[in-house]
Amino acid sequence: MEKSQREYISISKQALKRLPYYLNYLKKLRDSGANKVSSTMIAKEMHLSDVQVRKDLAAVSKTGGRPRTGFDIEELIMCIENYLGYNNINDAVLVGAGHLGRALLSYSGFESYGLRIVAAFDNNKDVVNTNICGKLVFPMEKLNDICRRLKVHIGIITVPADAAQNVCDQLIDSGIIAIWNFAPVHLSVNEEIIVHNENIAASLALLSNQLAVKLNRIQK
Amino acid sequence: MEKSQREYISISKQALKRLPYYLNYLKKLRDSGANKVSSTMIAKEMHLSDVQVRKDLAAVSKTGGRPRTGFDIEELIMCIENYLGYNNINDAVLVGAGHLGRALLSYSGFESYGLRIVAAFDNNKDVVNTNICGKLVFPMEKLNDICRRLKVHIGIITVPADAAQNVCDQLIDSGIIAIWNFAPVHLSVNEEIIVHNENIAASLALLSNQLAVKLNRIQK
DNA sequence: TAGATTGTTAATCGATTAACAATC
DNA sequence: TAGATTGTTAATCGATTAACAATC
Repeated sequence: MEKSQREYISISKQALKRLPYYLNYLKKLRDSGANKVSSTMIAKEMHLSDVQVRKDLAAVSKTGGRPRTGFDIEELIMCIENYLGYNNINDAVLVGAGHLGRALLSYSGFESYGLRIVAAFDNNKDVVNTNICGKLVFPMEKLNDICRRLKVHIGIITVPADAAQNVCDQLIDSGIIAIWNFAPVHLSVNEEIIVHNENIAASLALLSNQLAVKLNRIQK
Repeated sequence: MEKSQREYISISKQALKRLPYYLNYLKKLRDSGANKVSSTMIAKEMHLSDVQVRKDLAAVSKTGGRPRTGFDIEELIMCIENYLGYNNINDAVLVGAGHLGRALLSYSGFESYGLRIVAAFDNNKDVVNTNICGKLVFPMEKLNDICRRLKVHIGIITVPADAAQNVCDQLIDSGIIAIWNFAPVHLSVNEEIIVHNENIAASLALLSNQLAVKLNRIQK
């Protein structure tokens, strides 16, 4: 296959999730002065198999690696950032300025991941019109108007579970096509809408289950 | 297989992640007055296949379902909560009282998921000895002493990426055996330590990749 | 050259789905 | 009884790993 066609290699969801970890490690290597890296080296650092790393990198690297020398760190960083869309920033709105919402609003790291939260919304009058880290909180009534005017595509939901579906519907009405849902509910949406669930309860489920298994084993 | 041996059916990680969503839906049904639910019904609500739901439920339900009538909602809720360990609360400490750390400290929902954050730690003098939602922030020097005295098993890491490995090592030194890591780095740990990564960058990677694919398709 | 490393094809593993018998 | 629903076994699908040729 032509090098220039590399970009069409499909990548698994699992692999996509590994990319930010690779990126982090590669940047650390670069900052320590290194130029080249092998898939074996990355694999060892992250406790993965070298073949897996090579396959993942094959999907994102334009130039590929070279036998004996490995991959160019700088090139890999650029390719991964590019692949993940960190270079072209997407605008997003956030609905629900509670604790979690505020944490996300005040998190300054998103821009480097290609996400800029341009406005927040809430229906609590005590929060509306306040300013959280430079981002204004608007009343829900303005959602549609602002989303359409700013051509925002991503909506972040940080409202309680029972309000999430309603907020979701409003976001879609306002032209949002990708939703990052932090409420612990399944959202019913039309097929063409992208929903990504960030469920702390689900993660915790895994952790506490593993812990329970471990503690049980120890007792036996 | 004997009903009483049901509890030994193994469950996939994926299934474990679905359980909290089932739970949420089941509680909603219960609150609306329902008694019984079929796997088809749950599947339709959550856009899954009915067989998958049945298989997941088979792993957690003690009594199982009954043909024609389905599953008892109350029993399922109890079994899932039990399976996920929501009933016996685990104590945890949190290290890193920045924005994200504060959000987690002030999140009141954890107790119902079986997690109680008993103390927070930070090395920033401006935060040390302050009180966040009833939880005291201690200096890092006290980590070992407090973890050992309270017999805490879970550590939550919400420090910047470059400090995470160091904090992780300190936690393990203090007797922690399960780590919930919110820093976007791979942590190197001994085999017997459980690490669960919560990487916002990784999630965002998936979302923005899907969005990019979608926007590209639309343009074509 | 020798050997470390890449990239690819085939084999394996795990999770989901299809098919169907059992049951109320 | 008829048919909706469960639970299980076999088939499929997707992701990881093993094996190995190609290359610098």
